[in-house]
Amino acid sequence: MTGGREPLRVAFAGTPEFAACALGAIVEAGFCVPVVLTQPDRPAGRGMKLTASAVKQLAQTHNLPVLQPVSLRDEAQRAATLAACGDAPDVLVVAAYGLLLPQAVLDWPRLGCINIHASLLPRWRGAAPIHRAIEAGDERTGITLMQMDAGLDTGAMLARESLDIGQDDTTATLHDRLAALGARMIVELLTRLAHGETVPATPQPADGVTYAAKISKAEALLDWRRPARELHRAIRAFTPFPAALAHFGDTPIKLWRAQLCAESGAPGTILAIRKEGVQVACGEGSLLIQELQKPGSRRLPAHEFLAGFPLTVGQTFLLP
RNA sequence: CGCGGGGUGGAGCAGUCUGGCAGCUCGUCGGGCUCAUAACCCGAAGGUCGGAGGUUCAAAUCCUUCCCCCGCAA
Repeated sequence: MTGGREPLRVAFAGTPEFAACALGAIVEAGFCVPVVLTQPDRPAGRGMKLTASAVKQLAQTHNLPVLQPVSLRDEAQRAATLAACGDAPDVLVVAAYGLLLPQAVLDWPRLGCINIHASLLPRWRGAAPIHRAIEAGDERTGITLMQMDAGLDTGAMLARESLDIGQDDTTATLHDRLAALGARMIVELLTRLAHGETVPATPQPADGVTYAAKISKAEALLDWRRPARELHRAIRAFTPFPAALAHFGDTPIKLWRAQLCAESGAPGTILAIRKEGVQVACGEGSLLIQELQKPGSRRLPAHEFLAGFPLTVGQTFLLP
């Protein structure tokens, strides 16, 4: 960006908040963003109104051109999309875009495509790396920047930084920290590229590969026969989506926050009611449920929840 | 017009269908008791029942309309 050199042209592809965070940092850092790709508007929210993605909304506030192809595998759409972009950018940054990029797109920018992935690759390739890291009880996770290739999150690594996963981290809190980390890292990498630096790419290790499958709603239903520590991780992994679920009689109840306790009993049984929460027996140990939500209502601290939904010691949550 | 729940003292809720003294759990304040795991007992304060209009002897409740909130769904 000095000496008459053109500023680095950084195209961007991404959809949710995680990606918008990175785009925001890239724009903030002063890079030229000739085009932003994001998923088409989808019905969302109350009333199922068509809603623009977080990335699109941010792009619009910065008056960046936005393209929303339904697919890039489709020859005609791909051609049309690339044509609409004009000159090829120097690099395409991809973050949680949600569309597979065919080789023609990977080869399109001079410096190829760089992906921001929320795990320490090759662990947790795929769709839900943050959820899966918490659910599995990982003590660390992080961000990997990689040079994209045709595989699913198999590209050579350009940068990698890790974060500790705290005992109280949820997918929500970890997501925010990872998004911030990814934003910082991509700006650092782009800055080096802008200075003409060649950044070495390290192939991913062959060992330690795992895949982070999408979270299904069925997984959210807790089985009280499992050890408390596993359920505790599940509750944190499923916050804020889709939220851990338990049934009390006919009533589905979402569990938002819990603490591990030592006492045990018949799985699903309420062992104690305390000011801080409802203690429920699990396979091993028990959980003190601190925040709950019944249908049609909001999530409430245990003592407020109990004022309108009395529970007593000895009652049980259903086993699936 | 995607489906659904809701607005009642500071918090969470019941009451609305079938109109008839505004109630429950909690919190707060005062007093008592006591070392029992949501401590307990007694007492008190605190509400134009989201707004407007209508029906009625009488409306939280029925009718009309407006405002606001939330869940599902992604």
